[in-house]
Amino acid sequence: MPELPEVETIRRALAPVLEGRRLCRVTVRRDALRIPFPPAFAARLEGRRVRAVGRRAKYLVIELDDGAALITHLGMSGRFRTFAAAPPPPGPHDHVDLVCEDGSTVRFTDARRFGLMTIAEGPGHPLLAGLGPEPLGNEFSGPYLAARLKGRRGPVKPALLDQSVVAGMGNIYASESLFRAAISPRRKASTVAGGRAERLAAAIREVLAEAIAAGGSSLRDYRHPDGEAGYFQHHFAVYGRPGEACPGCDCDLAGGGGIRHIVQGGRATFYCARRQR
DNA sequence: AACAAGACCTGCATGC
DNA sequence: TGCATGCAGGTCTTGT
Repeated sequence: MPELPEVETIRRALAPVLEGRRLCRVTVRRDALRIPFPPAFAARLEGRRVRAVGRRAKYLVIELDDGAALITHLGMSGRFRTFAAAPPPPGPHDHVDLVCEDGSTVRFTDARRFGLMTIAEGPGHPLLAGLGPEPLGNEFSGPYLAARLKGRRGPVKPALLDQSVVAGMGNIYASESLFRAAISPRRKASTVAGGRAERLAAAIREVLAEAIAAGGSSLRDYRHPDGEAGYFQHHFAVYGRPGEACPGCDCDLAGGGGIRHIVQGGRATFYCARRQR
């Protein structure tokens, strides 16, 4: 489900609920999600105060007052919801409740269980170790991107999904960013250099920033923790729009153009073959 | 090193 | 209606 903009939106919603609050009760209803919960997971958290709610790539990093951190990933279908008072009875996919001292609850739900929750005892954790720079941070640039794509023999779009190249990039925003940069997803990654790499880096920044401003994209599961939907899906240029006219050049399928759907690395890619080269 | 394919799970849409 | 199939916002492991 969630790519960087969705996770960032969730982070912003959870911060005011959790920051400065003490976790007085943690309920875990599963042995494992994608990975097992660490031993004494709930006891390790109970009594701790939340210092800050951060994000790294698609991970939420909930920093605790003793220097440890609760690390969570939403996988494909993970969701957080907040309740000001007692939450409703848990459903089959409601795996974790974090209850704060003021009675508010943060509930983690994940039907597919591709998400995870674990604890980092200090700064640095293996899950976060291999991540590339944040695309909205200062390290990310055209030259950086060109350097990382150099030596890649495959197409550029699957390369963008490599979290060591662009931390937080996901399947939707990879297609959308390439459309904005007018670069074909099939172009060999190593040929994205110079001005092309500059264009792509700028497009990635723009698309992600706009998606965050829109509160992310709500397709299936994704909702803000308060239940509201994001609305960036209405601004998709190509994702999920096969057969439609390309919004960039207004070409259509009858004229040999329009938005195409292909599969790369087992994942759907959408693009306009006329505009994107 | 880089890449493809399979694995992990459930829910939903589609087609027969 | 029931059932099979395929697909979904992600990542990790295995094998080439």
